[in-house]
Amino acid sequence: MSVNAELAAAFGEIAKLIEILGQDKFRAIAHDKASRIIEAYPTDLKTIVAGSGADARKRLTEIEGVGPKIADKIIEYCTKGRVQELDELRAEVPAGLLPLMQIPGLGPKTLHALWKEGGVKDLAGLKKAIESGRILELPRMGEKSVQKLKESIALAEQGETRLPLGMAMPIAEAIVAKLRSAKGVERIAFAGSLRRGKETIGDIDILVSTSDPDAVGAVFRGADDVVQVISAGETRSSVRVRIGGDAGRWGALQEGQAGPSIQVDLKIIPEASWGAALYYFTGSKDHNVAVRQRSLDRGWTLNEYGLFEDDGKAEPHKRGLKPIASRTEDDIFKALGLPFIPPELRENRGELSLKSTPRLVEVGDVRAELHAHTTESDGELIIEELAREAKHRGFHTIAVTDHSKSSVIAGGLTPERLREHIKAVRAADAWIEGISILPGSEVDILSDGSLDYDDELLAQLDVVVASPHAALSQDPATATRRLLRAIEHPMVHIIGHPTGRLINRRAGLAPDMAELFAAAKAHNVAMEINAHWMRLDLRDHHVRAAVEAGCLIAIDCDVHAVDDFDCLRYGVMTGRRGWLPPEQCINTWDKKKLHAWLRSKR
DNA sequence: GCCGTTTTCGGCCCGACTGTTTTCAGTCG
Repeated sequence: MSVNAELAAAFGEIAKLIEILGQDKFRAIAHDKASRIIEAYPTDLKTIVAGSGADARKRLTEIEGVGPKIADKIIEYCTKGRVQELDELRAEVPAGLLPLMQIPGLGPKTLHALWKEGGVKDLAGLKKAIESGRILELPRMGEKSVQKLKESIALAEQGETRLPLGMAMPIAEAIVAKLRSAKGVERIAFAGSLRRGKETIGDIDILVSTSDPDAVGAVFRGADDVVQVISAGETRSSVRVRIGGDAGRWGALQEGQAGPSIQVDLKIIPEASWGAALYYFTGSKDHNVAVRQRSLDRGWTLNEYGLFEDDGKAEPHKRGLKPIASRTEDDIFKALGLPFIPPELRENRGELSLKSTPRLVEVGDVRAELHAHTTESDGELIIEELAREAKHRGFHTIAVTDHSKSSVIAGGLTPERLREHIKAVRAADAWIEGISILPGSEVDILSDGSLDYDDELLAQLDVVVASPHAALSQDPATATRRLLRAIEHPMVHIIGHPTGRLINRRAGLAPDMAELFAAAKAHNVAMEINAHWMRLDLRDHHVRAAVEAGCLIAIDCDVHAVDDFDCLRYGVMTGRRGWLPPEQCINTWDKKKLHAWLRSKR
């Protein structure tokens, strides 16, 4: 884990412990906010602390959400490897209490009461209190609450994690398609983190405007794959929907992973408030808080029904007030003096300072796939099928990059087999028209940073994607040296899935990204966003740092089967979340420019 | 604990739903 991730975890835990203890909730919010900002902060905080000496505190407080106290704790962690305050809080709160925060419906207030008044210290204690009925003696705890709590515990015990984007998206699209045909439905869309393209999704938000709320609610709650109705109100319903366990070539989901169901929320929206609701429910939370503050500064208040004059009283929409803007997101942005901000940017990471809508990479910009496998290693398609599919998708170039010899399990090619394969690819390129088929390889970056083929063989390949596949638990310093060596290799075009992480499965390497991006720029190497939804590697905040460092980005689907081409949109969303403009993404270049760039390495 | 073109103190987004209550606290997003 990187220092930033460790610090983010520490501040997140401090926030939770403060909440459980019932101390100042704004202090908890401040730590929670700092946690989220540090998690996504592009520069290694340890570098800042080590590099700025006595100025460290000043440098750190320049980070939004980091004040003097948090800065001191960052310095303490970077120099001493611990945060004393966290140790003290841990000593106060029983260790088994913290995980109970994950149980839906169990918040800090209830947990505090369970602990202090009910003597509950962990999950076993909680179950005992429920069985004995003692729990009913606590304030605001009745039969129904206990029943819900029992169901929530059962869910939590299945090991709930956030669902990968590529699993949530098809579920959301299926629900949208189903509800679209319900009686009275006028508009329907999904919002939330799914619309923002986050790599994992906590729950799916569906928005509907309709002349018949009861009908759409009934269809929604009555669907075959609904396993639980959590709530059913006039304007909101929540259910849990069963999910499939197919995780592509990484096999079925393991027991206790990703859980068997995901929460889906349906919101019924008045047609006149469509834009305000879509904006509100798209989030993120941090973006919404910031934009609301901006509204208040201008004497307005923003809620899911629209932008209103702020008369100091709550719920303006219920008092017949006419909104300043509400019909479209555009109307609201205009009223607030903002350009349209693409959903992927709405994370309160500088997007509110934009003067115009940035041109970010789009799926339609991508004209080349530079990372694809055939049956020669672990792919399902032969060269011709791969080429025809790429052509069908409107690409001008497809690179055939089968695995190298060390990836034994993936059927990696020996030098002899690779030489034959190159001939086969060149032959296919000669007779298949309308697309360039380039011989390449996804070459293993071995644990010491050397490549899996010698230079003489690499020189015969038009495209070299160098990727780490093994030794993915190296320490950050070793991983940095390893990847730097590959970047510096004169034959390498692209660093494939640079960290090797698998979402919800494997953390992967934690190299110093800033160092890698600087080297990639200097050596004219593109860093890959591997678009497969189990990878999305580089991840969004890496891309942001890479874009700012001025280094080239490749978005590749790492194609093993026809359907993998469909992952492109997830890679593009990740690129957009990293503020990636099309010209910095080599897959958007026209054939002449791309091929000239590839040849410049030969 | 953070933050500041009306503030260095006094704020900190806003509403729906539920279950427990006789008016609202807790949780969630």
